[in-house]
Amino acid sequence: MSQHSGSEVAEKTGPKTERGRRTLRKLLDAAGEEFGARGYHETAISSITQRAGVGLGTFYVYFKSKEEVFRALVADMGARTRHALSESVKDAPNRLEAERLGIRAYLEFVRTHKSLYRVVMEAQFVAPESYAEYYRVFAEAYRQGLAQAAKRGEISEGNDDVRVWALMGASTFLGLRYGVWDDDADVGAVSQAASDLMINGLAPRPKKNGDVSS
Amino acid sequence: MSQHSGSEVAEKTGPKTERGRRTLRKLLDAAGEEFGARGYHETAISSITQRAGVGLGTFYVYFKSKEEVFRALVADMGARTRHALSESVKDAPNRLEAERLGIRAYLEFVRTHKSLYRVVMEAQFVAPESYAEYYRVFAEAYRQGLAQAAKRGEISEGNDDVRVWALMGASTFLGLRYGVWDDDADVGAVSQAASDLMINGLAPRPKKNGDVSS
DNA sequence: TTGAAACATGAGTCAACATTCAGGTTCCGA
DNA sequence: TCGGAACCTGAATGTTGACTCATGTTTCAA
Repeated sequence: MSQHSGSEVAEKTGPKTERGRRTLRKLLDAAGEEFGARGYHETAISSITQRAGVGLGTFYVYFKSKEEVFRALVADMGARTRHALSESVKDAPNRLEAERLGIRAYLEFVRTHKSLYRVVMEAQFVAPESYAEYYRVFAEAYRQGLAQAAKRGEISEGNDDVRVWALMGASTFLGLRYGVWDDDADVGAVSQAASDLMINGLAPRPKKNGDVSS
Repeated sequence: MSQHSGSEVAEKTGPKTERGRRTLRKLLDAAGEEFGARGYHETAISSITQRAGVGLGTFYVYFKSKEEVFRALVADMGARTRHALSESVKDAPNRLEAERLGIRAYLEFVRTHKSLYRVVMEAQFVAPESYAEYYRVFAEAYRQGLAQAAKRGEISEGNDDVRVWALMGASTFLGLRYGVWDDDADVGAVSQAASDLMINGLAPRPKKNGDVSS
């Protein structure tokens, strides 16, 4: 856990000393790995503290409950994902290219953060508000990106809300299929094929001279 | 639960008498609703038997464990979804139209089966093999559909595996967003917008006379 | 009519944690 | 060098709930 959002941690303010910050980070990291590997309900607090190398009681110095760490983890994952994506897209020449880059970066990100990715998905059942928030924030930014691109004529007009959710769903499933389940597949090829679908759709390509039947 | 797949039920064969079949069905229905409303871990066997109107011990006459009902439910949901979709698509004139109809039918199906839909999603964590199987079967049929359509020239060529997962992801998320979370939205409009994206992509539409920049 | 297979029951068992707490230890400014 | 703030600890507590089992009740073929 490189960045902790503070707001989700213990009572009010975070740890006061360096030692405290180190312990918090150890707990957060350990929790991420345990939850990611075994799932929320299969994970015991004691296994988290053991992995972190601290006493059981220490956990409750930093978190009010098991659910609280979980929520903190989801929030952290959201921040990290958004950061990785905006970095990868920041110098795309246009929106279509941005989609391509975004997909690819997303798949790579999932592969290198499998544990936290799983945490986010499980949040749907463990902490539904965290899950909804994760996608709400995401969708909001995405929608604005599409709207602006449409204004610039880089993409067609359309129902951006629907588009955003469809695109997020596509990426999420591809992340699950090619990032989590099968990480041998060629990310480049997958993201190429995926962005091609998102950009051009399934419809047959018209011939060079615009000659389509009818 | 209208069709139970048998294979997931208790030891070997299902109930022998009419009374037994009725009880099994009551348990399955109750389990679906409880799991759907409260989630797997929050649901107690006793709440299932209570809702079904049978004694606690009766549950174990029909299922070896809590997980077993859950798996049976996922399998049942898979069969029902496939059935609903193939029905809705069976007389589509072409593949693109089939996509449109499929999306719409899927959204409607989700709305009328929210509980079981939630069960399927939670299966990812409770019974991962069931979840994988659910989508594996789905993907297989879908992929063949696309491949044949491509051969017929109704859609463009492409990486069908990637396409299938992207399309399933899109539908799933739209189902969550407009089927489970917000069931006031106009299904027609949503499925129209979604299928437009899947068919034509985001790319700007070329002008009538094929005049595109460059 | 009857007996055995099928079905039903719910009190009791038991293991698994989440969380608490009372009592340390370490750090640091004054 | 002292006092208190910050931090650490793990045994004990209490709850929860899946699953068992010994004992009925119902069904139905012979």
